[in-house]
Amino acid sequence: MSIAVQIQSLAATAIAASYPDAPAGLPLQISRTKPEFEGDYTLVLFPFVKALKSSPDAIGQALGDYLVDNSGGLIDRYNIIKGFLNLVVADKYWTHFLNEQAGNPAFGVAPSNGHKVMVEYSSPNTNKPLHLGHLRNNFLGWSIASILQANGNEVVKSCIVNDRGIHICKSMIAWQRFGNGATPASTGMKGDHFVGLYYVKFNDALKAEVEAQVAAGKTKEVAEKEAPILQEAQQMLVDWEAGKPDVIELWKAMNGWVYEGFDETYARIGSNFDIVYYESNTYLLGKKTVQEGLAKGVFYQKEDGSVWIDLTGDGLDEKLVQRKDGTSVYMTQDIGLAQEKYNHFHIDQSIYVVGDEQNYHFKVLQLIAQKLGLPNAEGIHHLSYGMVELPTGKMKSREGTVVDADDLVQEMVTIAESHTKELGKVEGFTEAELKDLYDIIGLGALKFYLLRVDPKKKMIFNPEESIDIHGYTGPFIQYTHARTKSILRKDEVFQQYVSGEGLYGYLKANHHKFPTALLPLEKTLLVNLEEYPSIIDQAALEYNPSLLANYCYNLAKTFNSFLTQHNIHRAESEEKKQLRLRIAVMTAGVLKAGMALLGIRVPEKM
RNA sequence: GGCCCCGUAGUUCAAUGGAUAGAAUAGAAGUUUCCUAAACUUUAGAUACAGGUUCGAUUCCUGUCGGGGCUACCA
Repeated sequence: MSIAVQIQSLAATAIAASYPDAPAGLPLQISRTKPEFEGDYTLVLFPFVKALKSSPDAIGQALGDYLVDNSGGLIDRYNIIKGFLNLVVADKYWTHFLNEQAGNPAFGVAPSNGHKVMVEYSSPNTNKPLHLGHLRNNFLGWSIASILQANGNEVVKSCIVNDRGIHICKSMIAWQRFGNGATPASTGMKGDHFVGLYYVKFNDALKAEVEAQVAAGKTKEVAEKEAPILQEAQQMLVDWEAGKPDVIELWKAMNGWVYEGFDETYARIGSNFDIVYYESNTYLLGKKTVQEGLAKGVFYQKEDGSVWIDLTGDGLDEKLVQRKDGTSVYMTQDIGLAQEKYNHFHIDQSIYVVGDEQNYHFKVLQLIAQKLGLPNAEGIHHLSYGMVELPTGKMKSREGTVVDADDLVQEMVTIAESHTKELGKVEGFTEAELKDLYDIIGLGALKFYLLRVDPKKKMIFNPEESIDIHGYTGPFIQYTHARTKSILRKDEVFQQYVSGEGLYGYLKANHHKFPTALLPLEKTLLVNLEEYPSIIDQAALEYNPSLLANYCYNLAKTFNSFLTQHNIHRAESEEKKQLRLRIAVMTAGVLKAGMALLGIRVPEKM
């Protein structure tokens, strides 16, 4: 149990003991004490004033005295300033914590809670390569899955590939018209980029046709609907759903190219899935469910044959679930997928990592699931994240401002390489180790930059800032870790365990007594380290990796300050040396584990 | 038009209704005979506006102004 939780329950006991008439359920606000005051944790007294009919000072005095006398030595002393009760936790609590947890590779990992959660993320279309927005999605999804797992959930990572639909038909039509039999192999292009090229060609051709028809006297609206190339694509979608062999064959070939490209990108950025769903499979279950819903009266059919749901009673609109030509839409397949996920895994919760422009879609999806009585309707949760914008505004494919994922990753790694070479600290690295280090730093910088912001909020991607290695960045934390490890390698005992193997056992068997009072920065580091499990807990509760990013940064920053003020190997006493070595072990361990939950590796040297 | 979200230092981000609104970066000034200076220290700088609720409001409510999203037989 964390010290914060212990203090909370002690405070409740203190109130009950000191004020027998106190009403139940008073809010107990326990927070870290601000650095300018003496104390570790603070209880806010204002909420008690009315209920206890006493002054903040008097209440604080009563509670403080009680806690010092009845906490089994946990609370050493207290002070009251302007309605805040600042509690000083006894040093022995922190040193005991250090003795128990230093080197524990599982520190912060919660035991199983029996919950099964699916996290769906990435969810690409197969008509174009991944871009910056997909990177935020992938990093978020992967990180949330890891955090939920660390917090005791059984997690299934899933991906829905939108491999069918009008968009892929557009690329197919364009390839038929303009491709002349070209393939990724014949052109030397990565498959997803190759197919994306034809999607662009389609839109160019469509635009040209619309302009021609407008010049011929049609209105823009009519011209857009009647453009031959668009009608060809629509017909192809109908043919696809009818299973026309040559269409299916082309579709398989082009998707195959895209998957080869995606696999390469996923391997590069460290994304992976336990199960991949394909819309081409799930849409059938969706269509079947639409028919069932029609029979149940949840949906209704218009004269033209299209199928709808009326959500005006829920404050929303009417929503199409199947086109008049019988083909399915995005919603159709999502209805099927929701069931399929449940049938496969019997999950308690189903999280969708999808951009906030689809808030409406998921509101509708959940309502439909509820009205259909689907088993997992209440477990559906849309993890809605904000768009990534550039300093110049939104990314627009028409204006060519879309930042390609592969290009960006490569650029980050290249910059990591040149920085590293400039600093010249990598003597003795092999070629392979160097290459790995550039990946660790380049990807670490990118992931940290995209994960350090609250997912709910839209964010600006500034290319110049993203490659920064100073301040609130991934490389700063990686550097702190490497530096810490370097110190540990220089101790004759600790260097035996520098790989982590056996260290925990050694430290548990060699508890130290630390009779001398802790210095302020020693204490601050221990308080920070002790907080780590509760940060994971909170990040899981809020589905928010940025809390961990922030935490790791603060820990690294505090440790760096500590290192400039206090020497470890030349500490003032053997006791202090041992204390600090253990703090260093824990700091390195928590930084490594915390960053791992963000999908970021930390190097041993850099 | 309807529904939803957002306005915090020059810039990018923090702040369960709580103490003097924190960081980073850009700016200014410093720190290397000493465990990695990819570091550290000092300095200056912000809650869009107007009301309201509260012991206390960046946070909750109302209005104004500004920005964004959704409102497709696209996904």
